[in-house]
Amino acid sequence: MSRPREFDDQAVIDAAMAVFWEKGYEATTTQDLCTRTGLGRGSLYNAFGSKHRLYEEAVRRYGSTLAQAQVAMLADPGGSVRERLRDLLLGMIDLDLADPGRRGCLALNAATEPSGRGGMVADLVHRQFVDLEQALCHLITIGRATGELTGDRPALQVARTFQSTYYGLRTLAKVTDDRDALLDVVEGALAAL
Amino acid sequence: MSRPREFDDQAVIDAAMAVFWEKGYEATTTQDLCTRTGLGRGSLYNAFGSKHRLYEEAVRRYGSTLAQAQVAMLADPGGSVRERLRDLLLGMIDLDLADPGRRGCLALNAATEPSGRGGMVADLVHRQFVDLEQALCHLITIGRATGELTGDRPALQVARTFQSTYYGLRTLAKVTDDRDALLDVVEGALAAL
DNA sequence: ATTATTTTTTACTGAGCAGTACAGAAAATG
DNA sequence: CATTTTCTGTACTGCTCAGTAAAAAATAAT
Repeated sequence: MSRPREFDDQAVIDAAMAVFWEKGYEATTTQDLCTRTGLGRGSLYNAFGSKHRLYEEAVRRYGSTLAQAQVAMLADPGGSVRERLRDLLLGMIDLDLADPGRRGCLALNAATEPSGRGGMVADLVHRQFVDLEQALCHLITIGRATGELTGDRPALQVARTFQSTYYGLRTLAKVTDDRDALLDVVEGALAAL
Repeated sequence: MSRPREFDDQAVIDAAMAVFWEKGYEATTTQDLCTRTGLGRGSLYNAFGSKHRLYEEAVRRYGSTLAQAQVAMLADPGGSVRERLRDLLLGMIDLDLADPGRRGCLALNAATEPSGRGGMVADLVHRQFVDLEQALCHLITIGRATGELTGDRPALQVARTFQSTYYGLRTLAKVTDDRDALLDVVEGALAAL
């Protein structure tokens, strides 16, 4: 007895995610969201309730698509552990430097913006951080099992350090064009394994 | 032939810096700035021209006070190089976890917020990043000269990696309370020297 | 077809925004 | 003490904001 939606919720969230990624939460207006999703104000509010709830959905979706793809790429046994980690970092440098908007990583942006401090957004971001940490830790454990990696420090500690370096790399890429400086970080991160 | 200001520019910028640090650029209103600086709108605009120009001043001031103090602390020959670097990281963990507002580092916030992508703010932040990089590089060079550090990788590369890890650490501290996880990053960063 | 239910569209709301205009107050110069 | 110049406070501008109200349209079940 109900009328079906004319739009695909997921596609709308994707569009909203793109806007929040470009402009951040505060600078994004509900008009931006209507324009980019193609929905009227009524439909948007009927479906998602508020700008902030839609933001939460966007952050969640980022985690279940792009962030998850990254984790999956790490898990894919396509090469040596070192190669996989290097590819991760080099790929992000290419992506970040090629993006004129310097959007960076939405999860990092969300963690840093005041709107993401505390509350649901912080939880969602934290979960994505833990996911990456675990994927890295697992990968390092694999590398040690095969004998490729030889360090004797706790694998989790190494993973966390690598993760931290990676996040710093993406932050640096926001304000510099110096590819060599970023490549130094890659070399350093790999040397620490 | 002119009437002198009733306020101290520097104190006003300090107050503005505090607001921007808490709320970020977008979420800060001109009313917030008037309230916290104690100035009327007229005085504020007469002295600084616009919200964004005042933001630039705030970021600049952050660099010349807090960030500079950090660099100075690194340069102060108060202990071994490792100790100084460890103190830097541990001090930041304490600071970040003790702050209920989780403001983190204003320069990192400014680099991440869309308002800081490109333009004067990005330049100011970039300069602060380079200052820290140089200070770290110098410190590592010192450590090697005294024989305390033994690595053979380029000092600048090691410095950049450490810096990146440090920035990642501060980002992680925005969304986690897990001190042990952050301490793992410290250990990993020091082990990479 | 009629009815019930939901979505969509449109227009609207009150509040808050960044920035401005201007009158009056306060100092420095002569 | 008068003049000039700058600063300060207040009131105001036009605009945009997030969110809402309600009518119109579309579907599904009866």
